[in-house]
Amino acid sequence: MRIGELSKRSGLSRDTLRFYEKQGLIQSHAGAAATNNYRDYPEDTLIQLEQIADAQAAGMSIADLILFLSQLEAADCEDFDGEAFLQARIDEVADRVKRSERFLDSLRRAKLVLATPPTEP
Amino acid sequence: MRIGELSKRSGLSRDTLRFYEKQGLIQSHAGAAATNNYRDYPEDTLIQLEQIADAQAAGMSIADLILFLSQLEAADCEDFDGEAFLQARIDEVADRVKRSERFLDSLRRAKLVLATPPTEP
DNA sequence: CAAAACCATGGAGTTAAGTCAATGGTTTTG
DNA sequence: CAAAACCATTGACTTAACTCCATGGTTTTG
Repeated sequence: MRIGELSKRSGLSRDTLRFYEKQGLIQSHAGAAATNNYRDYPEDTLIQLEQIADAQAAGMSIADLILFLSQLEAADCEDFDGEAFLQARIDEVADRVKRSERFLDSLRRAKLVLATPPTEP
Repeated sequence: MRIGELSKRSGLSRDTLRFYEKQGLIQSHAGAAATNNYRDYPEDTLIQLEQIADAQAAGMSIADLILFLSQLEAADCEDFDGEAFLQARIDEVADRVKRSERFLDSLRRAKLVLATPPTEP
């Protein structure tokens, strides 16, 4: 599909999609028409974009995401301890989840307080 | 306590602490000595900083945090629907937690794949 | 077929959350 | 008491992740 459709279906702007592609997070190939230089994005780019959104929500930077992706396909890299890298991210994200849940609790408590009518003395 | 101690005990840089104070996230008062203009931070600033860290981990911006804090103490604001605001943040954070956990799973799967020796054909 | 809608590229601009450096004053310490 | 360590203030700088703009070409549509 072309970038406009991808943008509409993913909810991300064209600029963001181009930015992601420049960073290497998604890929496209030249379209069928020889008259233009429009790019074509495969259907499953949408799934990848969802995964990227998950990773971002988990606090990963794009740079880390790229490292992570490279781990997924090339498990035979000499000069890089993939397991250690992954374990570090796992610890980070687990901590973030714990903190987020703590914060979620305080949000819920705050809402309760707000919803409770003030006590008459 | 003075800023140096707060920095050491919180793990945040002085600059970050001053930045937070300028934003209104933490407060200090003038110290006892009349000879200088050193500021004094109450003991429970450390707790507040932990809560701030939780909120940041949950993806809240400092601007939102300030709004949230204002909700906690002033529940009688006319021109602002605090409950709606809180509910929106709750939804946001809950979604982020869900995404983070999904991502955490894929990290763990990736690590498993990496740890598993390649199959002999 | 012309206007509207779409596409690519390049580069500048924006925002949030810090971080750094310079200056000058104050305390602590060996 | 002098050097080292600490403090405040100001303003410039950095980084990540977009976002906007200008230009110029291509498709779609009424």
